[in-house]
Amino acid sequence: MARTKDENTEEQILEAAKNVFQTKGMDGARMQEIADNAGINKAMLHYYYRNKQLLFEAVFKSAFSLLAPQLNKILNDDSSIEDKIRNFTTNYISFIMKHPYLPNFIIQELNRNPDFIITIQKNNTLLNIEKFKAQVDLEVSQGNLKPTKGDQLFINILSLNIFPFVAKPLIKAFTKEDDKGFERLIEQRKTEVSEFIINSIKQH
Amino acid sequence: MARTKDENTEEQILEAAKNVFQTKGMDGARMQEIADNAGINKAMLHYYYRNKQLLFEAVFKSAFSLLAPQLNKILNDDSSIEDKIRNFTTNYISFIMKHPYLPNFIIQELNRNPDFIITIQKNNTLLNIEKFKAQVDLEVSQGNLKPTKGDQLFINILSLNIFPFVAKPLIKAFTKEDDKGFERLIEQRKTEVSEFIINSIKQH
DNA sequence: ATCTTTGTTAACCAAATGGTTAAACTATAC
DNA sequence: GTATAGTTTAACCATTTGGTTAACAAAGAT
Repeated sequence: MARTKDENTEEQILEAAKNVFQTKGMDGARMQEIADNAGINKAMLHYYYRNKQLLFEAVFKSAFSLLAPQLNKILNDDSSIEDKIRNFTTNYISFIMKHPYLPNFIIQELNRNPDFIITIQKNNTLLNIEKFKAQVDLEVSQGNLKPTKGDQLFINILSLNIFPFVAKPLIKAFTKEDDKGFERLIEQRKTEVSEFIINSIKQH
Repeated sequence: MARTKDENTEEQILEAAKNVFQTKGMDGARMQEIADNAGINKAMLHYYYRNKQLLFEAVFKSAFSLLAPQLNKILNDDSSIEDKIRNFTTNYISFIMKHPYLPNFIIQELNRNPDFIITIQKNNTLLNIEKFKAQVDLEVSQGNLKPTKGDQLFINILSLNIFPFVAKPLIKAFTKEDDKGFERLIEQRKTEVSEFIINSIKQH
């Protein structure tokens, strides 16, 4: 085997592909740019991943499997709904601040090819909302929460946490903030969002 | 002048371009497909719009100027914050149900080229949030609302209203709904979202 | 009638792009 | 050392794609 300096061309390719695909999308990405970015010959991309589609799928799956555990945190642990919302909000926002292209990439490509998520869902059941819904129903019946549907509550949680990252250019425009100011807004949301949600659903 | 049957080739092109660009994005769209879609020769696209970039910008601006008035509704009328939220939520959701590709298209392309919104903002000041913020401050000081920042509240309103459309494939997956079920969920949100927001911020 | 302007088309072109190939190189097995 | 199997590269290829051109058609203007 010929393994010169870096020991793992395959991972270098995946890393470069991740950068290019996540910023430019499937259609905007160029195989040559990925090769340059990885510092290797373009033919290597095909040697390791056959073609653009398969390389893209490798990147997409790796991105999705990085995000899914974060979502499952809120769905499947045993703390109260209230604690879950607090934990999820701070953790998720911190997580995305480290991977800023992730939400937009996934959403964009899921819209481009909606069948993709069907395959993923079939293989691993990456998102199971049943337990969360049951817990909401229980806490509603116990009088801890106002009448609330689990589906809609989860949509609200996702919306409030994810959307600001996806709509960053729009938000920067109307708040007239620069990148630093935007980050400050997001930082505030780590606590504000959970209070906003809890205020709304808590029975008092 | 040569005007045969339809009287307005230019608008046919724009309509076809809208369909193709909004579903496939700038990079995924093909000039030939737009031409076919409009039922005309590809050269006509260049005759009327010079090149792909300019045709795209025409579509983008027309899409944005369709959306902006909807946003300004909430920002600049004289009703109470509470009424504004209710009106905005029902109106906005109804509006997007008629233009389902709009939010995703705008967000996707704004992320691809963030400078775009700077140009738009400079030309027309499409989004002015100042009045809304002042009104929030006032109602907070009057004791109608809990301590709330206008910026963050507006981000929350946008998030809860727009995100579900943008993340449709994801939401369909974890709620296990088909298109019909998804529409039912959205329909519920016309009232649920505003109650959710108002519950959270109203002083009581 | 014919000249001019505007609109429309088919054919064409150069560049970009995903993908292939055949040869060369490297490390290990024998 | 030499065979062998995996790795890497430069050059190449076919197709796609945005864009151009030159000829043609239709409708006023004169």
